[in-house]
Amino acid sequence: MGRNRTFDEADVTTKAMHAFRRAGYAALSIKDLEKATGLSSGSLYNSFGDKKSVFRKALRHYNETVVRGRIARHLGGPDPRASVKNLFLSLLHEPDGCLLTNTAIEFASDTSITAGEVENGFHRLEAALAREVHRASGAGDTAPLSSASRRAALRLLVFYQGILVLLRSGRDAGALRHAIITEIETILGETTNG
Amino acid sequence: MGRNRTFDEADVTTKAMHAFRRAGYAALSIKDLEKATGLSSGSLYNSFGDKKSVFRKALRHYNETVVRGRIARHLGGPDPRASVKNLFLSLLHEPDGCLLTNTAIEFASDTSITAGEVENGFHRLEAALAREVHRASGAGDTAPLSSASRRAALRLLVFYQGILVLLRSGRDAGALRHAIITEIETILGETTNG
DNA sequence: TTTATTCTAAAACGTTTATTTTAGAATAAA
DNA sequence: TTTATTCTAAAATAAACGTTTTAGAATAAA
Repeated sequence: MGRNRTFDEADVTTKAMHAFRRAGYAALSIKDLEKATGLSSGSLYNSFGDKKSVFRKALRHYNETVVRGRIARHLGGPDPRASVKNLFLSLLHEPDGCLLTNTAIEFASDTSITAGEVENGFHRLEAALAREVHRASGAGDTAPLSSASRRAALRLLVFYQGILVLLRSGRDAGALRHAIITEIETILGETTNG
Repeated sequence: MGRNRTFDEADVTTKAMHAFRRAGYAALSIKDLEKATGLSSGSLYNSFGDKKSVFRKALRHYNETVVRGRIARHLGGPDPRASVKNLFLSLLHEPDGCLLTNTAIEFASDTSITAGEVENGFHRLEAALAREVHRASGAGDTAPLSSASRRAALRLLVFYQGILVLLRSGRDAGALRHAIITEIETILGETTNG
């Protein structure tokens, strides 16, 4: 039939994703994308469509791999408080920040590009956090999520996004580390004792 | 000597500031700036320099007027807890978010444009919050800021930035309102009782 | 071998960008 | 009135942008 694809689409998407995460959408040119992915613009346009489509695919990929993987790696351990703490502390070693955070700021509520994928990722994080808060409260696995757990999870998500903003602004990780530990012990302690 | 300036520079800077806050730096063209300020590009370049200079001036202006004004309007009241609460709740009525937050994300640690003005604004907010935490703890005006107050202020700043991210992503203000109240009562209550 | 597909590299396209320049009207002081 | 400054509107410029096209090499199946 003809020549086969020589590149792995998931690999190219991953590379584009990291490039967008570092630079943002507007500041990353097609030339930059060529360098980041190793593909020529011809191949990029042929297999992905236009720049917006590459970004959309990268954003969805971010949710399915990075967000999902981060939740799977850190949450669900025996000690829910330690799980949440590990999740937050792992942010300190991500110098490029979070694609969801950066996209939320860059595109505000313009859904023509993000297609609800930012809210998607935020909700995924929030739901995972709510489960941990629920576990930390000593409730059984079958018990429905209390509204208190949901409210605590929202506070955690807000704090999570704030950490990413301050990190991006160059704030020292050491001070943030302390803030994270205190905040999580506060929020998860409340639910446990109250 | 010649014709006088017919526009007010502070007024033009304010208009540019709001435009940048809405769209960001890259997404706001000179044509957009002409429309937003009412000035022709000729006058803009003649009196401000290039686009970066307009942005730098707008960013500094944001710190000197919006951040400063917000602190002055809400903080320093008789009840420090109510003051901080009012400051945070006022964010819910700012649909364009915060220029500091947006700039921190768009330019990361690239100081060639921001010139430390983002950190400046963050520190201004943080210091003002620390003073309120200090007051809420019942300490006298002459007592030095405790490190506990400073740590609480950082947690508040993180939460503040997170609120702005979620608002920008289209999150419902009602749920955030509840999160704000709970968070502030938690952080400022701790200091009071502990 | 032929045919079809995928790649790269480069050229070409039209648009948009930031910026400078020009020409001319308005206005202020000498 | 002359001179100098500030404005607007428009033209001009050069670079960068996203996107398409071209030409040719590589490769796979018919």
